Amino acid sequence: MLSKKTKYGLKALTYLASIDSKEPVQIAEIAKHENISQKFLESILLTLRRNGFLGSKKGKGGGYYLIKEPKDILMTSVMRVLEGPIAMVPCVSLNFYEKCDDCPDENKCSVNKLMLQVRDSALEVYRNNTLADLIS
Amino acid sequence: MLSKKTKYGLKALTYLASIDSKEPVQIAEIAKHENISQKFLESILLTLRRNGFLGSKKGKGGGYYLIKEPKDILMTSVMRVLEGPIAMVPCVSLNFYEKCDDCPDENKCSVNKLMLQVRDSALEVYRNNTLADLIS
DNA sequence: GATTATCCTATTAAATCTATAGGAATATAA
DNA sequence: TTATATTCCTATAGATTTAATAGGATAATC
Repeated sequence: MLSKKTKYGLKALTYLASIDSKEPVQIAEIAKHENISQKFLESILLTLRRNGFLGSKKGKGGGYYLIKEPKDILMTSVMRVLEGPIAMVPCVSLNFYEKCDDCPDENKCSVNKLMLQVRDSALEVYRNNTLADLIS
Repeated sequence: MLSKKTKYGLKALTYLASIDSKEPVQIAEIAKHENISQKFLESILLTLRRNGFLGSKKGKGGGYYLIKEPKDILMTSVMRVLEGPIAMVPCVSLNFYEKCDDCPDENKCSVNKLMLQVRDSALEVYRNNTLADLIS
């Protein structure tokens, strides 16, 4: 299940990309347009800023804006920041690898075998989609 | 993140398939071999039985056994029973579709657009894997 | 200096997942 | 027919994660 954090974060990014303005957009405006709790969205935009996706400006006329071009924002990086590892189990994760303590041999593990394929197929999708591709 | 329920369920199914015996296998044996809490596994095997994957026998010499051939057990159905919908959002789910109440138009929704691709790619993996394929 | 907006941490509330408890039902075998 | 072994079943406790809120600090504008 996709978390609301990720869902809202994606929607906010998409909104900013679709507006295509150099002026900062206020949290309130995004929240209203996308039907998101403003306070919740605030914390999401904060992590997007801290991770290099957004810039911000305080005070009157302030708000958030995209730092990069939508076509340069890959879904792999967005998903990793918002949702966490793309792999469904740590033992097949590229960026967050961890050994299962209950599993004696990964190479013989059916879960590992299956989830490796699922990870690769998801990665392919995320690598083939930039923020620009999601705007219709 | 894959739930432990799914992980353990998959491991149990794999174990039964690899043993390839007509005799029922006891919960305790599976739990021990796969390092799973026996009581937790018990409830998982129960749902696998109720969903037509396993048969069972009570009393001495009892236990669980596969009802179908491993090559006839598709991961799509296993995943749906253990993990739930394959789609990450209900609005792209084939078997558990639900409209998002916050989204005015699915066709213009970036989340929908992305998750549709993710669902399809995951489905392809699950459709291409039977229980037999996961045994090495 | 007043106002507007982001910044930041902490906390609560809700939901979900993991695991356990404890006995009922049933099959086998002595 | 009694003892034993095993699954069956429901309820619930405990742990973790997610979602949302609160409330003030900081900074920019007018």
